[in-house]
Amino acid sequence: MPIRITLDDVLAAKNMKAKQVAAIIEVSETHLSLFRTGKVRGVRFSTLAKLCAALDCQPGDLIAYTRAAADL
Amino acid sequence: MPIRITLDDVLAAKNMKAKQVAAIIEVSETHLSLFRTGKVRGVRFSTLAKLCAALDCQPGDLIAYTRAAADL
DNA sequence: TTGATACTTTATCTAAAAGTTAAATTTATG
DNA sequence: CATAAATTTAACTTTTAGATAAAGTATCAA
Repeated sequence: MPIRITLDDVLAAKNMKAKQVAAIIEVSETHLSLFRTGKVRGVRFSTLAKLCAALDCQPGDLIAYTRAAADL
Repeated sequence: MPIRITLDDVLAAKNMKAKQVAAIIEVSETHLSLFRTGKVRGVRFSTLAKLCAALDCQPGDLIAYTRAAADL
């Protein structure tokens, strides 16, 4: 799938644990885990905004697009 | 709301009409209009991917986060 | 003024999925 | 080993993306 979640990179860079972030933004650890590992098919902007706020980053830092080989 | 849709900037830069893009990615003009003008509360990654593919851009080019004044 | 093109808006509807809770499991890591 | 962090599955509720339809606004050129 061409959309990759790069949240883990930001967590690593900021030295934060997923658990912390889940607590801060008030999203279940379960869901954050699913999100982080690319197992959800979309986001609500409210959630995205909370992530950006908590991690002081932009949506582009969390979500990347990679052209599928077929589309090159 | 802290998430802003900046798709229009990309359209302008690429000299594309919303209508064209809607046709290319097979999303209704109605929905694309709602999306462009910030009237939806989320996106499916499948849609985001199609937009990125059609416009040859990254999610970060389409969605921006602005810290709310209260959060500064 | 008329007609074509682009875009918006409102409303109704359905299918999809975000996000929850709970509970068990699996990694780390000290 | 022990324990904290992360993952996975499953059952469930609630939200809403995105579709369709239909009427409306704006612009521009003939």
